[in-house]
Amino acid sequence: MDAKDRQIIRALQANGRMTNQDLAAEVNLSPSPCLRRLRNLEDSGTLRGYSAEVDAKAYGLPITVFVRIRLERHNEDDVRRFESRIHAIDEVLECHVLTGASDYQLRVVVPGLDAYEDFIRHRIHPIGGIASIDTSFVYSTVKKTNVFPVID
Amino acid sequence: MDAKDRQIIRALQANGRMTNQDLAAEVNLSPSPCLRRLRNLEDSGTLRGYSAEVDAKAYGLPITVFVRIRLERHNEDDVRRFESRIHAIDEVLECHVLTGASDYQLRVVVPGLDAYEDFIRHRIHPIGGIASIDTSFVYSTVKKTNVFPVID
DNA sequence: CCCATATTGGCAGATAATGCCAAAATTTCA
DNA sequence: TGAAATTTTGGCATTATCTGCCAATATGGG
Repeated sequence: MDAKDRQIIRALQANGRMTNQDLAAEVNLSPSPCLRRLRNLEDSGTLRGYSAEVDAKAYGLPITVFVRIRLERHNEDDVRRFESRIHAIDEVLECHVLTGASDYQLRVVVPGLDAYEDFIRHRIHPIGGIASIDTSFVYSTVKKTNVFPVID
Repeated sequence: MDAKDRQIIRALQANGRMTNQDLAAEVNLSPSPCLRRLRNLEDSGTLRGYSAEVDAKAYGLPITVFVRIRLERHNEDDVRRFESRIHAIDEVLECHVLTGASDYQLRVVVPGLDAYEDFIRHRIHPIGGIASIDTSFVYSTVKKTNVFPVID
């Protein structure tokens, strides 16, 4: 992982579908070594994959919610149970374990407020062992980038 | 936006760099109409772009933080000032306006705890007009997907 | 049931990816 | 410092993919 690899990474974070030729031009390499570096980053797991960025509203999911959840008990069984149940819920796009007052933060997308109520009542509460749920709806997004800052 | 378009979107959320031929095969179309639908989704802004998913730790940014910030005043000038300053900070990958106790939630990546202290002291505090800052470090990530749930 | 419109599939020329080999650059060790 | 060993690079030829055009098929309205 040198500066050139990080340059390749940032270029692909900005445009994940750019051709290898364009990528090579952007990082001042010829296509062959550029492609070899790219494959190395993929094979090593540094580059986990590629994804389309989609307008959730246009797709039909206008509501994004950050949900913070604290569990009543933190024994291994309850934690594993909660996490495996979370995994199975399609509306949950992200779930992180956090420091601070809450245990988990989820990012959830739903078609409407009624669907969010359904989600909490029929997907989250039935898991059991939940001490508290704190809901924050996203009004708007001020900034969203996938490109990491330059380091070194 | 029909079921086929949503199928295309989900396929590209799962693998943003798949070839048009593979995409066409996955959604049961031949390459030409598939490409035409794809371009329409891009041109309409539904497909905003494509991005590489990167292991932040392998890149050199092992610390991810969610920061919740409340402003002292909410007049137009202070809000615009805050948001434009946030835009210019490379470590801030996301900034959302939220309902609930806080005004903003940021996702920030840094190389270490010292860099986070620097970020708060030299990037956030100097903006001024900040009532409170609540920091939650990400211990681990239980789930992370880009693929939207199937709807309709 | 038929017509107008939208969508699809196949084909051909242009563009891009990929594996191989020699040349250049970098590192290692005396 | 200098020379060998290793790594990385660039160019080329083959293979695969993209993309624009046209006829054929499917869809929806009267």
